[in-house]
Amino acid sequence: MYDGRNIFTFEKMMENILIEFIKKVLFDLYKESVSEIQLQKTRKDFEGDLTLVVFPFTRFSKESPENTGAEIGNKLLSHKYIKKFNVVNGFLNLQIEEKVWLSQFNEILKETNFGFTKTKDSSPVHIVEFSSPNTNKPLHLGHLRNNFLGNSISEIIKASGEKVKKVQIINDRGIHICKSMVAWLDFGHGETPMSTKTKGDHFVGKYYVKFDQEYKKEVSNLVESGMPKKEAERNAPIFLKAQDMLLKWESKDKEVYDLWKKMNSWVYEGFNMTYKKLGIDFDKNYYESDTYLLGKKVVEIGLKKNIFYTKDDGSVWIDLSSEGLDEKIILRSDGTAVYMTQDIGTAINRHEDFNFSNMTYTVGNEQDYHFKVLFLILDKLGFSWAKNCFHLSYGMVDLPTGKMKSREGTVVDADDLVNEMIKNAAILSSELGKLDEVKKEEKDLLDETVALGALKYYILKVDPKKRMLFNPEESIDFNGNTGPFIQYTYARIRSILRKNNQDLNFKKTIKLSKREIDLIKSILEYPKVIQESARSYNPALVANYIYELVKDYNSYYQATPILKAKDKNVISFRVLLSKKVSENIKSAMSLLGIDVPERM
RNA sequence: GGCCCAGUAGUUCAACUGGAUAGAAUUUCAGAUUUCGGCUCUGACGGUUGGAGGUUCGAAUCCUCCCUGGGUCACCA
Repeated sequence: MYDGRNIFTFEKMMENILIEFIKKVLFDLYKESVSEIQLQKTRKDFEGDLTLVVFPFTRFSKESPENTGAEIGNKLLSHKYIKKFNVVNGFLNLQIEEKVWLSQFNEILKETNFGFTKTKDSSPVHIVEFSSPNTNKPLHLGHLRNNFLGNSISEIIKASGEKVKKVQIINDRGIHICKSMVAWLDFGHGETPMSTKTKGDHFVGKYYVKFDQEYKKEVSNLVESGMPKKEAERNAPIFLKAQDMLLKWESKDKEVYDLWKKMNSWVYEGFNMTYKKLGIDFDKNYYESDTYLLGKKVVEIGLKKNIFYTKDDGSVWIDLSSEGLDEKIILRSDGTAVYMTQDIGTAINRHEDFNFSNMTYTVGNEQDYHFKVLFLILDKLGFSWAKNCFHLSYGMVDLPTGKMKSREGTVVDADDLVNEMIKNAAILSSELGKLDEVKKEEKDLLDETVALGALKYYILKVDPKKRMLFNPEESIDFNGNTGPFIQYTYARIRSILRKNNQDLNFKKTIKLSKREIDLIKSILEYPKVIQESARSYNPALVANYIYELVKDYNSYYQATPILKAKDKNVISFRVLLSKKVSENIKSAMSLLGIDVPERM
C-alpha cells in the first residue's frame, strides 16, 4: 500500500540503476533473463557498499560461485558508479565511487525534512487508536507501552506520507465505575481530589480498591455465616449496590448520573496531567457512554443481511464456525450491548467521521481473538474498509518478579514510575555537575526530557510483538543502548555547532574517510527506515536505526577532530556532516516521541 | 483439551524478512584524552539459536513432530 510513491531513497535509486545494468550483464554473459536480483547492503566487516548474491546464477553459469562472481564483477566495472569489487564465498561486493556519496550528501543538505514523505490532500487517512483506559483507576506500566507505541506509530505513519488521526475510546461506563462510586458514597465522607490534594485518577482508583476490600470482607462474613461462596459473591450488599447503581445509570437517574460525571471529570483531569507529561495527545476521544448505543445500528444491518440470527431468548449471534471460529454473541438477551457490539458500532462511526482508508488498533495481544472476529464481522457486513483494519498487537510487560498483578499489588503505576525516573535523572545530572550554571526551571525540564527519553526508548526499542521485561534498575541506566546515550550524542553535536563560527562551504575535491562514507550511508538510509517501520508497524526499527547511527558517530567523533581539523574546507564538511547527523537524530527521536536537549 | 503467540551469549534485546564468521548492550577483565562535552571510545571473555527430523547451493528465519512459557476459548471489557 506504500507503493507508487516517489520516495527519495538512495538505496532504491541506486538499486534501480544497478539492477538494470546487472540484468544486462547477465544476459550478455549467459543469455539468461533474470527477473529477481538480490542486491543488499554489504555487511560491515566486508569491503564494499552493495552486495550481489551470485548463488542463484551458478545454475546457468556452470562455474563456481567465486568464478561467477568475478566474471560478473569484471563486467560491472564498466559502470561509472562502480569503483572496485571483491568476491567472498559467492558474494560479490561492489564498491561505489566516492564522489557518488559526496554528491548524495550535497543533495540531502538541501532537504529540510529529510526522510519524511509529504502528505497531500489526496493522501489516505489513517486512524490510530491507542491508550483507551478505564476510568476507574490510574494508568500503569502496561498503558505506558500502549501509549508510547500508539503515539510513535502514529508519528511514523504520518512521516511515511499518510494523514493520521489519533483516537482513543474511553471506557467510562459499566460496573467497574459504579464500584468506585458506591465506595466513595459509603466511605468518602465527601472528600475530593482537591481537599485531599490527590491526583484525580488516583483518588478514584483508591475507592475502586476500597470497594474490593469491602466486598471481600462482606463475602467472607457471609461465608462464615454459612452461605456458599458463589452465592455470597453474588449477594454481598455492596455488590448489589453497585449493580443497582448501574441500572440507575442506564436509566439516566439524575443523581447517579451527576455523581458519575463528577467522578469521571476527576479522572480525566488526572489523565490529562499524565498525558501532558508523557507528551501524548489525541485528535478525537470517543466515549463508551456515547458509543454503546451504536450496537443497535449494527444489529439492524446484520439482521437485515442475514448475517446475524436471533435466539429464542432474544439474544443476537453470529455463527463463524465456517471460518474455523465459534459462535459469538452480538447483543445480550436483555438488549444491552457487549464489547463486540460496541466495537463494530464505533468502527462504523469512525468511518463516517473520517472516511479513513486504514484503521489501526493498538491493543494488547490478549485480544488477538477479539480483533480477528471483529474484522471478520465487519467484512461480512460488507464494509470494504474492513480489510484495511489492523490490530497492532503487542506483548505484555513483565517485571523481574513476574507478571504484574493488581491483586498482589505488583502493578507499576505510570505516574510513580515517571516521577521516579525524573528523580534519578536529577541525581545523575547533579553528580555530573555540568549544568551548575543552568537555571532551576530549565534543569527541571531537562530532567524530564532525559527521564522520559530513557523510559520511552527502553520500551520502544523492543519489537512490539514480543513480550518484554521491564527491569526498573536497568531502565534508569543511561549507558549503552539507551535514550540518554542518544540524547548525549545529540547535545555534544549541538555544542560543536554552537562553537563553530565560520561559513560552511566545502569543495567537492574533499577526501572522505571510511567512517565518513559510513556515516553518509547511514544518513541516507533514513527514508527507507521510516517506510519500513510504518509498513511493519514497528517503531523498534527506528530505535535501532538511531542507535546504529549514534554509535557510528561517536566512534567518528572520537577518532576525528572536527573544529580542530587542518583546513577550513575540511572543518566545513565535518561540521555539516555532524549537523546532518544531529538532524537525523532529532527527527528520528521525534518519531519515538522523544525530545532531545541542547545540553545535558 | 482446541486455537494463537513466543523460545537466540549469564541477563536484556538485534539480525535488512532465506544469505557470509548469529550482532549490540549489560556484567567481568584489559586499554585510550597535551583535542571539539568521558553519560565517550578501542579490545577480550561469553552461543549446539529449546530439542529432533525435513526442504536447498544456504535455515535463528520455511515445513512436521515433540519440550517449555504465555495468551485465549464468557450474555466481562
